Amino acid sequence: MSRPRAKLVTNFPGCPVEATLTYLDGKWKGVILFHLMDRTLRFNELRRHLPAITQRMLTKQLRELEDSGLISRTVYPVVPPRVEYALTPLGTTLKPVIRALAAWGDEFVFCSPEGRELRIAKALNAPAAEIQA
Amino acid sequence: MSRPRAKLVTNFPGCPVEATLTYLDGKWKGVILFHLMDRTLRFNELRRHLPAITQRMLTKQLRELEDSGLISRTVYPVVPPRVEYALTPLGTTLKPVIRALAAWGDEFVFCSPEGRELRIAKALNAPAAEIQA
DNA sequence: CGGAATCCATGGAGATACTG
DNA sequence: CAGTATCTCCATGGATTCCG
Repeated sequence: MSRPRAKLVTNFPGCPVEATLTYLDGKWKGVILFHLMDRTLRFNELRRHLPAITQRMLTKQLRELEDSGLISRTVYPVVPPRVEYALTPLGTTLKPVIRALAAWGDEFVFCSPEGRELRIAKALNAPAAEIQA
Repeated sequence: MSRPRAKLVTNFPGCPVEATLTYLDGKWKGVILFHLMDRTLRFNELRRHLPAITQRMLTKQLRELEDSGLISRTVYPVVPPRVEYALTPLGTTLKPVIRALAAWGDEFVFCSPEGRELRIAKALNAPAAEIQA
């Protein structure tokens, strides 16, 4: 009797871009996968990487990623409990995608120092000609 | 008196992956950008590419992409109206990201023929060893 | 043709409390 | 430590109508 498997539904059958984004749905999953690219992480380690997420949401996102087959969940029968999350082989195939996302954010987006507002990097508000090249 | 500019807010300051995903927020924007990669498209041309989207949502997503500086909106003062959407120079910098998303979806996801349910391609449900390589 | 305006239902997500 | 279980609320997005 396992948990019912979540169904992922697309609005645009046949669109590979949307298919991928459906698996990264929400804004949390991408970040979770990003941190799992480096190494296996425990539940509370992930929480520390995602300061704003609630326990409930983290659990939910992890379950969905697990259902999708992108991450694995390993429970060690010890006290206190120890649960580790890691990329599955399928999950590792996403690395180039995650890296592409990270690279673009790194290059073009910055965050107002004190706040959380995102802005396009100054360099790209320059006249089009400079960028077109 | 221009429309107020939408503020993009992040939950994880300093995370480039989430920054990028914030700009692709929702599942529609990625698809819109994907289609604009090839060529400029008019409003109703985009609708035809996105059969499931409502007029209201398409307008909203296009406005947000415009606010982000990723696409441009050109109104031709003719009757009947003609409005064209295209990638800006900044938008074109997203092409590698969109291509990475499309490539992964192409390789690993398929859609049940009649429905809209997404599944991982059979090949990847195979034993890990086969994929790890 | 390409929207804007309005109304409304749904569920995504926060806060809080409890547990093996 | 790593989760459930409720309750609640508000934003997201659908349907419909009207407009330059």
